[in-house]
Amino acid sequence: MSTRTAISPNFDSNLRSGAVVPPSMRDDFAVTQMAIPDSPRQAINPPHRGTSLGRQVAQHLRSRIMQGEFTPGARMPSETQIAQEYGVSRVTVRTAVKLLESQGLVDVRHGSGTFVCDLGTGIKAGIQELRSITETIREMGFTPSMERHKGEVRPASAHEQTRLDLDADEEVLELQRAIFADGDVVAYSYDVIPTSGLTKLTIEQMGQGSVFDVFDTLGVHPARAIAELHAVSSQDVAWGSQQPEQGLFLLLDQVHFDDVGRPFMYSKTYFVEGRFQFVILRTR
Amino acid sequence: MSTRTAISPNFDSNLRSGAVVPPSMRDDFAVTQMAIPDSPRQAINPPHRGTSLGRQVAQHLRSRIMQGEFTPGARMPSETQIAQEYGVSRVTVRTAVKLLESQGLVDVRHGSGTFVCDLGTGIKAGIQELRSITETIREMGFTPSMERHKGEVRPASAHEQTRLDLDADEEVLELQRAIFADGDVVAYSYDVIPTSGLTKLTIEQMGQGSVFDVFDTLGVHPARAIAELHAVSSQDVAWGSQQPEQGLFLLLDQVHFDDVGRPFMYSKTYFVEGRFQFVILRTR
DNA sequence: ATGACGTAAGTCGTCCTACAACTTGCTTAA
DNA sequence: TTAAGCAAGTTGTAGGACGACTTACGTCAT
Repeated sequence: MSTRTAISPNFDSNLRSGAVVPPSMRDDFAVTQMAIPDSPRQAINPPHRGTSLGRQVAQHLRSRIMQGEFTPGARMPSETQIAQEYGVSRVTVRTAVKLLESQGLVDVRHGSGTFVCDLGTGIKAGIQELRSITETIREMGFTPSMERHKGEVRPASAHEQTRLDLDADEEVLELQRAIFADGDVVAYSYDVIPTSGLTKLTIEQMGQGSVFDVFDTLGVHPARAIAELHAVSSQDVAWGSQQPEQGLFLLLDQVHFDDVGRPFMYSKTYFVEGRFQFVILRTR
Repeated sequence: MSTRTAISPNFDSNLRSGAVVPPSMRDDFAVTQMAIPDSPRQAINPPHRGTSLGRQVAQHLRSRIMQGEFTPGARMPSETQIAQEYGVSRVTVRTAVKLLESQGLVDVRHGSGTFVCDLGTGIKAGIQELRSITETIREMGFTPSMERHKGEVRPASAHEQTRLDLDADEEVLELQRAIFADGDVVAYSYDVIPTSGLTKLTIEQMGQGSVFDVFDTLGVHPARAIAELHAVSSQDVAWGSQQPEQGLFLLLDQVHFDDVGRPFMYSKTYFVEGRFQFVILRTR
């Protein structure tokens, strides 16, 4: 009935930044300024922040690491080589590599080289990277699904007002959903979204698929989230037939911010203990 | 009896990187190459990794932010200004700023400037930053203390062998300690340390104060830790008079690596739910 | 007076070149 | 055999330049 293997880390948001970089993946390719033509600027949906060359190179190097081209412990090509390979300056490669370093993927050693970190098998990325839960589930080789339990518009509570920086009389949409991986419940999600800026249609769309897809069409791009962690033991958070007996959850209590620093969602996600492998990379 | 306020995030290790940077804190000072004289290279205790100019500037900027010189939302001086101010190149300032960005402290906007992130009051740093628990407690204005419950040398379990990359017959030192803030228990800690490379003296020293201080004298400098999070409900982890009734903990199950990528400690830290504010910054 | 538009200044992103600091392996000399 | 030292390769920092983006301000037509 239930998959024993705990599925792994990171989630929450769908920022597929357009995949500007990888045309052919490996085998001489070049990223140039040209690779980012000044795309038609839609007024509503402007290009994301974070699509700089450096980030693109970082993302591509990252995928190469993930796919095993660079194995843990191995030394990566020198910055100069990478620069040539991608057709960018060493400065750009530097920012990319430093970004990967800050994410704990590589280890940069002065005078020696850049090495792929060996973080044990299966551990590829941490919770601190902003990615969608469902996407993470899919990445782990499971099939994600979702069940909407409730969705209603109501006044915001005092706590939500402060967290979301709302006025006194503003209303919010509350979604209650269960998240599945291969048919097994892995989390129960309570999302709270201010209705200002939402149409009746978008409200309806939320809760069907990924809320982040809807936000994307609205030009809201998640950039940061601040999350609080708690251990919770309760019989009141779960519902449905698969309600876990123990009632033990890892609560991720988080506020999401977009790329101009505005909070746009407040969510409490209760992960069923043992079903989801939470990983945090801690670096200095 | 017990302090109601939850104390906050991040911990684990004592890397006071020599405090090379701040001679006078503010008021025209300069970091130059000279600021890092080629110090007497002790064979046993070489200079840490991570003392590059960029990191120093980052650390100093960080402290300036912490101390409120740059308030949340405010724009920081331009990279050029900071470069002049510190007497370093813009390249160096750039690496510093990007580092702070990756830590979620600032937001760098192309063409606009660098802004201090507003992460709500009291939230200063996240769990993903490698710092000592006791240091974090002290930083929050509490007085940390520690109580050693047990300390014994025993063979490593199979699980520990794989986690710590040990040979079959190696022994480990297991420490059981309770960590207090202002006299209240906030966590129970189970640390496992391979005895290879430890003397009888150092084994004795461990468990008195900070284990990281001992590691420091041994030339072992923590650089990275990979942590797994779990919610735990059990009556078997706590001891002593302050044993919490509920038995609800947030377990941080982590392996520590030094700056050459070798695991040197495996620790399970059970945080009493509600006493310690766990914060995770999630960025893209 | 008002709004749209264009301009200019300021800031971050990228490039180039050069050199310093550090690691590593190999050579050389004692 | 051992230790010292050299040489090549790699990351760290410097300085100057320009491109891309944002913002504010002033101009101009309405």
